Amino acid sequence: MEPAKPSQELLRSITDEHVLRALFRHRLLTRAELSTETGISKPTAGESVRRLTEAGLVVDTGQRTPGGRGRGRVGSYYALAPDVGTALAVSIAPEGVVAECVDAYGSVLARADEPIGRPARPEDVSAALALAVDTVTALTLAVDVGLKLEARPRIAVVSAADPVDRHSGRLLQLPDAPFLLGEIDPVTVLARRVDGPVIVDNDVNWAAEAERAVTPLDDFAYVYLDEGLGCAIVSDGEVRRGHRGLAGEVAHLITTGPEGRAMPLIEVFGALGLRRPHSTAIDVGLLLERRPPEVVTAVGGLIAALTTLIDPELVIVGGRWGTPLIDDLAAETARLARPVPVRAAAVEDEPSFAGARADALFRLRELIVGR
Amino acid sequence: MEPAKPSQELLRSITDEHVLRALFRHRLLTRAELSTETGISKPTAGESVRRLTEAGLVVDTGQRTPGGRGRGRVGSYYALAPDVGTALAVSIAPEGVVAECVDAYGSVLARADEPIGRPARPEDVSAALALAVDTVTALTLAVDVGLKLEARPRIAVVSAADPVDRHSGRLLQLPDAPFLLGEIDPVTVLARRVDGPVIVDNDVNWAAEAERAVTPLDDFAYVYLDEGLGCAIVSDGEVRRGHRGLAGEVAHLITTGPEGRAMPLIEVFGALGLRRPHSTAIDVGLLLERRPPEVVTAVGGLIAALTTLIDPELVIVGGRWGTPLIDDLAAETARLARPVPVRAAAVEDEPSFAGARADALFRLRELIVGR
DNA sequence: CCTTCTAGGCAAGAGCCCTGACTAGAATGG
DNA sequence: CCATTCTAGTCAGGGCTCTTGCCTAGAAGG
Repeated sequence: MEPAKPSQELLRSITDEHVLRALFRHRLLTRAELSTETGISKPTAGESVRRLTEAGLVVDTGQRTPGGRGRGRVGSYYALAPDVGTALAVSIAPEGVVAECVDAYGSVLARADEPIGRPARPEDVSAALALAVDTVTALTLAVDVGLKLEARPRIAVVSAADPVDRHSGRLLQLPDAPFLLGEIDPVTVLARRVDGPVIVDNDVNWAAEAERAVTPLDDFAYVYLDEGLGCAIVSDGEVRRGHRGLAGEVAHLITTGPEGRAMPLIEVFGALGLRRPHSTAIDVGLLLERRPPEVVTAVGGLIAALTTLIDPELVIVGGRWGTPLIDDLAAETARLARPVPVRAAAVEDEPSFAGARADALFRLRELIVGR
Repeated sequence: MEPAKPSQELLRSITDEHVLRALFRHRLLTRAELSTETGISKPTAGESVRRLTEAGLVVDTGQRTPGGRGRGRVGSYYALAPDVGTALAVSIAPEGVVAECVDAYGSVLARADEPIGRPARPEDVSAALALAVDTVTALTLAVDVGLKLEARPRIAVVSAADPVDRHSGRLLQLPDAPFLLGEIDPVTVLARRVDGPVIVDNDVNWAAEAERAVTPLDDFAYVYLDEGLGCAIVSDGEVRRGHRGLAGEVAHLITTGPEGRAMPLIEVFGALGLRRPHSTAIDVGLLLERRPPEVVTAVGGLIAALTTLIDPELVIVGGRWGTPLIDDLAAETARLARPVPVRAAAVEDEPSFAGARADALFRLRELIVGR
């Protein structure tokens, strides 16, 4: 809205940004290729490379254009300097912690999987988190023995399978809702291990982010039905998290329960005996065995509420029991006063981790271009 | 995200935009004042004025700095050219149509009120709309007898007291929901009367827009309780309208009805005999007379759904029966599993019209600066 | 060995913005 | 009444950035 001050320096920074983004995409480019790729003239692109090299963001790799590719003069390939840094993507789930380190090109440099025993105690989760991150950081250093000045990632993006407070990054227990990991605080665990911001959000929000990358829709909802209940809202092309980051924490939504009684969604599972003993989690195995129609009706109430309140173009369903019940849910929503298309999630492979990884990459690049 | 191509022309356009925006704010400025106001150097500001005058966007008003204000040389006051155009703001409600014409400074040039008889038939509404717009356009011409080349406004923003399809701008009847104006099509009525885009949206969304201008919150919900039921959602600082523009059309939301039965919100009013005979509207007078606790419970269910799905920092309540019941609603929401503050609307004077007018002004300015 | 072709550099030129000095012109004040 | 003071606006100079067009270096092809 408010445009920046007009100045020559603004032009220069835009040029440099174009050059850096072209290198994000193509990894290795000559000055001539940079010029055609960005649409900037050759002398200007060359000058930008000189500036960026001086600033330490870009290096001459020493590689030359291979003879095979034409007759002309050989060109020098430039690339991002190794010390532009890396980003960390982390997933924390009851099964375990996964951490990956990605570079500014989007390549995964290293990965660490750290299982957690059942039941997951909060201190076990925090320990696994610390261990996974330390492991992946060490592996990254081993992969790249170059003169990396700073071993720590410049940013971390964390996906957690529980409600997350948007401002503190802490995991929150909501009354009576499933709470799988406990009151852990990823920001504190990672502060010493990351040289920059630590972003934490709910796994369902990240899964929706991953879905958004492959779905051209601006407005959809992502309903996640697993041990926990969750939902993410994409509106006007962005995941909307709400004030505290608790948008889509739907355990308490009033819906139609057994015998037409109004009750919170989570209590439907209690009334049907589908919650795991001594736990707030839903018993997925039992639910899939019985497939009670009351559950479909109750989720239909959730989808109806989504339709009336946020008007999605599509409802995407994921999770270990959501996907198998997709046809029942589609039939149920077709009967609603305002029907809405329902479809299974397109991203099946670690969806929330994929979303967190994509965001980590995006944020790392923003840091590098200096926004 | 994607920055523009770096070019000298970009700088120039940014300079011109700064100059125009300074004139939006201050109406009458000398070149020297423009320089200090925008932070741009005197020669550059002067050059921009020269360009904009040439382009016909800015004129030398002929007025000179008054002698009283200092000793120095007199300066020339510049202003926007009269033919930068005007914007139209329109409100369509069962009581009648209101239209105002505003200029780029935000001054109201003319206003027309056109009542509609009860019950409002769609053709009466369309006729009143046309008449109000024609009246306000004629009045605008009468106010400013200068050489205005184009009498028609460059943009119209319409508030309608019914659900609006986001893409077509048509009013939509949702099953069983209150429908006050009928299937009218403001875009078609205004197309010949406006020399540019016609934006139509629900009145509650515009009221939320007005509230957003005076409330510093990024995430809130606006619940409107009147003859119709509506709600608007502000998330990350913007009103979110959903795919078809039907976000917040809550008549069918499942809530707790009489005797704890799950039922759509609108049916609660039917069950309690609070709907007007031969109409889909709620009988506000009767409701305020009886103040049944079941209504408070039912709206509590709506607020609970808002809290779980979009996590607002605050719920703002407006409308002819929402405001009087604010204390009951606050007490009800305090008992929820996730309590949320509730407050009456701050903008009381024609809130939806104020929001539409502000948006009309904003869009007119964007047209002028050429975005 | 000459031709062909491409990466990169150089030179010239145009445009935009800035600083600092200058001019025009009105009010102030002795 | 005239010198002083003060301000709006312009001018000159300079620094940058971007672009086009031309030139050079250097490798492959024939």
